[in-house]
Amino acid sequence: MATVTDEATAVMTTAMESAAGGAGYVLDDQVGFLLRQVQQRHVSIFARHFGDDMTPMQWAALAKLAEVGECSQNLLGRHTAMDVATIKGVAERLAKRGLTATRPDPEDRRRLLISLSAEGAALYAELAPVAARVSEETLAPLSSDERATLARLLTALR
Amino acid sequence: MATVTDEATAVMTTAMESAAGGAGYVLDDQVGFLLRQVQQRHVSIFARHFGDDMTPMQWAALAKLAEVGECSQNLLGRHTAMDVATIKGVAERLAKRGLTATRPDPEDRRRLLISLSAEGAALYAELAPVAARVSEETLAPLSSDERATLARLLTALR
DNA sequence: GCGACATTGTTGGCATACGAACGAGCTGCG
DNA sequence: CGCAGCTCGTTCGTATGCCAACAATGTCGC
Repeated sequence: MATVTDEATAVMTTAMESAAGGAGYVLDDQVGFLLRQVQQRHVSIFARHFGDDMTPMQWAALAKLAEVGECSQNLLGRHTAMDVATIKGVAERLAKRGLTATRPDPEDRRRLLISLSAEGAALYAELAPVAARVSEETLAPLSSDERATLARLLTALR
Repeated sequence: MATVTDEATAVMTTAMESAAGGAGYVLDDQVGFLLRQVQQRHVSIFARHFGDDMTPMQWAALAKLAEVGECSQNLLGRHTAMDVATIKGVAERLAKRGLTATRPDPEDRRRLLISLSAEGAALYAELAPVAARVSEETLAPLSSDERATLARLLTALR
């Protein structure tokens, strides 16, 4: 990097940048841009291991259902950090494939209860190790310490 | 947290988990899930500062054009980590708003050259400080050291 | 110079994502 | 009890995000 008081070109560049209001704004250094790229790589690793029949969103819903058991569509959405409109589509596609069963909540007629079917539970058991490998491969470039640090920092930004 | 050799319950849980093949798979601890949540928070901060008229993707394209000057649609896509199909839609919407100008490349008739219009350049200059604030607010929970560490780790996973 | 191969842009299709608006049901407070 | 206000699910519209297939164009090797 050039010091501010370097030579003509450097000074001019600096002047132009502050005049443009852009100062040091470089897209590639922004957190949002980095996050998106890491996310892209992760999704691509996921797709390679899971194939086209299971998306990250569908897997998240399946895994959360296995974790918490039967729950309302809305709550499942909150558990998996999905919008109400998004969880609806995901739940629909899982149900269409027979991986989940739905029934109205007898206690609250607004609610739609969702649970894993036998096929869904079996598929979860089968794919959980694959999911673990996806996380592992995503984090492969990092040491054990670095992985822990990353988890801590990301959790703080959640 | 309980040690592996704790008491009956802990041992049983461990046994059940490995029997189910799920071992310690907890959705909330997976990198992919954390990344998605951080990304969500970032996009939400972005939207609050930029309003509905500018999306993160459109901003990325605008900022990259300001950085590198006129370039082909394809190259712009690579610069901004967007699929060919995605950059097409983004470029289309920017052009419709008069923020960019397009012309065929006289050297290569396959290429479509894209550049910032005067309005686009003005808007970039106006919004660059806002974008900086978005990054700042996203990283607000972290110290200066932590931010640098995060950038390093994310770059390694890119 | 010509044919195999690569690059660029376009299109169609599917799956997120999310805001907004809506109808139906629940709950608490006066 | 009654109703204001909340929650739950649905739908619509827009914007990603990516794959696969395709046509037009370039390039490189022989």
